[in-house]
Amino acid sequence: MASLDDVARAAGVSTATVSRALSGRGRTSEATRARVRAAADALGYVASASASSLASGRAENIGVIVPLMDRWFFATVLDGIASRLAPRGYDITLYNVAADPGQRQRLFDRTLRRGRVDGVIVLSVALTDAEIAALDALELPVVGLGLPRGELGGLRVDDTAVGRAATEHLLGLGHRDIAHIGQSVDAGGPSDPAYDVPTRRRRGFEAAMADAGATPRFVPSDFTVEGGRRAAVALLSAPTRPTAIFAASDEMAYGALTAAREIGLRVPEDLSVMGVDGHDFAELFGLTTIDQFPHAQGERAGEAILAAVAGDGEPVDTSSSLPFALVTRRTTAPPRA
Amino acid sequence: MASLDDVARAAGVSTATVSRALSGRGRTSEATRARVRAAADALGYVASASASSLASGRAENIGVIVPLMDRWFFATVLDGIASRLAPRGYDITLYNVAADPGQRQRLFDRTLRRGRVDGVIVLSVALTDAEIAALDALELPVVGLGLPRGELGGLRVDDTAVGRAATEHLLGLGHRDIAHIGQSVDAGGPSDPAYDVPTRRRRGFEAAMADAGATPRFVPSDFTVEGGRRAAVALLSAPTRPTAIFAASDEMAYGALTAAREIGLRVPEDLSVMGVDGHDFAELFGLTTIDQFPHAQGERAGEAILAAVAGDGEPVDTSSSLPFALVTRRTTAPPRA
DNA sequence: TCGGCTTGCGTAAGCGCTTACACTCGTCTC
DNA sequence: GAGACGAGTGTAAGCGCTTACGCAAGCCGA
Repeated sequence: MASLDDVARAAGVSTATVSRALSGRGRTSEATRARVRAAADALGYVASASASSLASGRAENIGVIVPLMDRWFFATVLDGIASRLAPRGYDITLYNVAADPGQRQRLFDRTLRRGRVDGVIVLSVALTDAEIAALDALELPVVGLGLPRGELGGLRVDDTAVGRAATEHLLGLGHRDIAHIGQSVDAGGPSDPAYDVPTRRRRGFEAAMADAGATPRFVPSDFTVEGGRRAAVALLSAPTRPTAIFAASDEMAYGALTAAREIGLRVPEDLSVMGVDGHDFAELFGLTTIDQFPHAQGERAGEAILAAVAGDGEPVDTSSSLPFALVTRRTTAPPRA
Repeated sequence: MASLDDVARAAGVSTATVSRALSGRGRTSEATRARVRAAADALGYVASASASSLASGRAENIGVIVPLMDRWFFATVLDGIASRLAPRGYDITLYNVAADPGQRQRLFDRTLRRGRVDGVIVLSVALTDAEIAALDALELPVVGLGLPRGELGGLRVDDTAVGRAATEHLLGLGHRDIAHIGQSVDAGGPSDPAYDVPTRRRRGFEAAMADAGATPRFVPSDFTVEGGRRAAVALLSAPTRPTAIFAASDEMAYGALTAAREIGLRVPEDLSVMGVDGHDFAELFGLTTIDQFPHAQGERAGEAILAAVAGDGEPVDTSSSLPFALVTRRTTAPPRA
């Protein structure tokens, strides 16, 4: 492995000049820069990350804290983040918030403090007070995305508006008896209802229903296909069943579609179903949904953390909400007369 | 941030002893170790990753090269890897093989050579000769998983056996006219048919059909739901349609199920469908599949790279194949008489 | 013509660890 | 009782970069 000294010798300059020429920090003449680059290329020189990081304090690496790595939504967001970070030379190291509390504590108390990252992106994790304090103590830029508490700020969709938009779509079709499948408040973790995504979707639903003078129905469920199926089965087996179901995620909506098929209801003739997310399969299943552009969310988060890391200490702009859009497909229609 | 010196001073020993006491390398008396630990805890000391890595040459970090981060299969494997690495204190940095050739080259020529990782796991990427050479030149342990070429070795399922098992399940039910939806050989990238996963599945299919004296049908498609749907539509619209479809992935099988529904065929009465993977939704849809336990694959890959990194240069055992299992559900049944 | 600026580069002091080597003691062994 | 040995610790030399500071040279305006 060629070192800085090798390059310096080959180019006939000092190591300081090589460092400056290659990194672009400080001044070097055009001619020197070219000579150094040529020498570096000839030797196949690549700077050691640890040496560079030790000397400069910059790691060129962003930590991403995710719950549940194997969920489509997070994987997609991650892809969006990577698409912004990689071209800028930043690596991504992935921290999975483990179920095991010991490992979880270790992440915040040790791993993150090793100085390996220049900034942290936190995805949808319900952090405890202690964890938020630990993150603060890092004195690193932090960008949250869809966090269920307000402390860290961060990017977010106007989830209440999402819930309202979905509900108004169904109301606009003429539905009055609409059920919402979502996550119950305080379901695990120290969430704040004012920020928690499922709670806000539900609030939007309830507000829209109230405005329309309709009575909201709600069934709690976890954010999985199977959870959505079970919740929908419960709803659809009841004596009076709703004419429409608004599920808080596309995956839950798939479960509802499955439940409808099992019970023998036709969608959308007998039942309208819609979800939220913009999941890969939604188009195929013809699912009406609120797309929240998770890939773009990841891109935004990536840009935000880069700005914060490069930045002059200016906090990340978290004021404007992330976009969403109603995508009308085949699973929603007016109720039967 | 407390440094080694601070701890040494607090514990009344030299920095060397602190380093030894905390890392467990070299000898220290029980009493000293306790004293050092106490001092370190009191100061909230955590060793700097870059300093430690620079001095020792160990990064405690594994690079994972993935194509298509947002595919369920890879996300699940990644989760499996993380579940093994995190408890051992290893971080994971994620390298997405970008579509852009410039960035792709940069990954192998620069990023990976910065000395940030102790080992590399490569997931299902069709590497070029140059990339394989670059990986070799790193002189780091490499563990492949499902690689479409033989050069790097690595873990793999006996995909031919998978194809055979799936086909024999359908043959055993009495099907003779079975179509396979898979990826055509050489579909993008320098793959070797002898190692390429889709090709091997197809070979297993053809071999089983030949053994049964049946005529195989094959339709190429990419590994997506939509691709599977299109391929199935083509098959099912033909004058004589197969009685069973064996799709090379669960996602393609979902597409086939959708196609059947669109065309008005009942599954499994009019058409049997099966896939491969063990996808999250398979159980819900009642899809018969060959589960290949992707999470466990990730765990194996994680263990293998840890062994290789810790190891005495012994190559990773790649001889035994990874397990798979037929999971019979509701989408396969005997053909109608 | 001269002081002051800018530009380009070298010198050298770290950054915060790890570890080879040396040293001091007890403990054994014969 | 002397020599050998191992256990526990300290000393100090790096690991391979970055960058503050200093210096020389060229340039400018007054």
